[in-house]
Amino acid sequence: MAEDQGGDVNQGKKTRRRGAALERAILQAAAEELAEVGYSNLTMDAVAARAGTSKNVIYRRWPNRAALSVAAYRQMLPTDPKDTPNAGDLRSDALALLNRANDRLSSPAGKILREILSDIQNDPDRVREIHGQLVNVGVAPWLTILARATARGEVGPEALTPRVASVAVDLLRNEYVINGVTKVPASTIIEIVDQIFLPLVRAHR
Amino acid sequence: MAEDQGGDVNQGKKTRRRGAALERAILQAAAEELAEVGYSNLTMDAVAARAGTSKNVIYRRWPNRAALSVAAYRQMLPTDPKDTPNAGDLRSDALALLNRANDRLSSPAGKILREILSDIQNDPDRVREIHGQLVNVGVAPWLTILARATARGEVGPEALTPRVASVAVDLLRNEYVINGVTKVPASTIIEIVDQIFLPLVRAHR
DNA sequence: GGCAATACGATACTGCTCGTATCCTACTCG
DNA sequence: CGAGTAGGATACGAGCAGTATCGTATTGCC
Repeated sequence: MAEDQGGDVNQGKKTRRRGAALERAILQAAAEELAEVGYSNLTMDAVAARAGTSKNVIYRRWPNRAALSVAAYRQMLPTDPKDTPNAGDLRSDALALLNRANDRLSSPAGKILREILSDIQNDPDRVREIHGQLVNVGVAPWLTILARATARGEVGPEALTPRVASVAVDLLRNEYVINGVTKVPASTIIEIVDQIFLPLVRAHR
Repeated sequence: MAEDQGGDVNQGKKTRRRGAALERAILQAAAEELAEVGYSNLTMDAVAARAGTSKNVIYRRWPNRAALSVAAYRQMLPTDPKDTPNAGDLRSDALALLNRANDRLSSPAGKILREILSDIQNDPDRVREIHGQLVNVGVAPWLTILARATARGEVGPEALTPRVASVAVDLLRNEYVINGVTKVPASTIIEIVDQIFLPLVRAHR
């Protein structure tokens, strides 16, 4: 068994890594640093040291700290699909989805994402990179539960737009932007669903 | 030949400022720096130089760059009340308010605000300081136009909650968080009003 | 199998900026 | 009018991004 996983530190360093293997080792190291100290405290020196390489090699692959962090963050995502809730009524499904989003956003990974997002506002390339990858994915399950609700006659088909579908998550995200780091309380989740989401989709009928 | 050794052309400070006057001068200098180079490029050295003082004096009043910037930002706000639009129908008023918010958010001041907000997420004191001052103020006019619409019978009184009132601005703010710096296009404004805000408030009836 | 090109890794260095320390001096207040 | 306080100039330590150099392991080509 060769230690082709860049995982643990190769104390002996028999061989000098290159190409893809090295790249994986760097991303792994960067992801670990992100998890341990967060984006704002992540330093290129630390990543290089942890990966057992030098900053030079990193800068040959990513133009700056932000780009490396974005790439590393994408590595550390769960990627398990997590089936869409289907309780039989729209309110339960919406609450489940929104609570799930809240868990994601308040998790360490969520904190990291928000740190990165805020630091790259003036780097359109990076923003687009994260946008398509991370933000949009959340809309699909909402469209699914709305489609089921439509089939049940709970709401009209006019509610099946991305804007309507994403409204709850958008408002939740806004809570984090406005209030800072703390986790959004359950009461706010319920408020968003009962005062905004449900009245809105039922209006489209 | 420079006669500026020691004493220059005698616009030299006759008197050494102190207390409130000095504080105002520093905030003024900081506000100018914010306007010229933005928050992320604002340096304490530059502020001190522009104010004709030294960093020492600044740090005696504010604990760090973020706190100074927040204080300076509050100085540079317009504070002109800007009367609430009253066109006679809710849609026009909502569009007017939302366009106004869009102008504010896309202005240099808006960019600065977003830069600051993103940099102080781990500084709860600072977040609260900005929150109460800047974020909440936007809700009042929305409650006003909703109240007028209620009086006209356009919507029911259940729509008169802060959450409903702020939903359009919240969604707009979210656009900036997600999409980065560019100004949100008019089509998005209309979408928010016609797909979200109006159906929502009419549902409360 | 040998050799040149290339990528790695170590180290050092520049440049920038925050925040602090020192020391002198102008001004205020008793 | 003298002591204490606050302002101002300057220097400094520390941390970190990003760049430059240089020797060397590795690889791919012949």
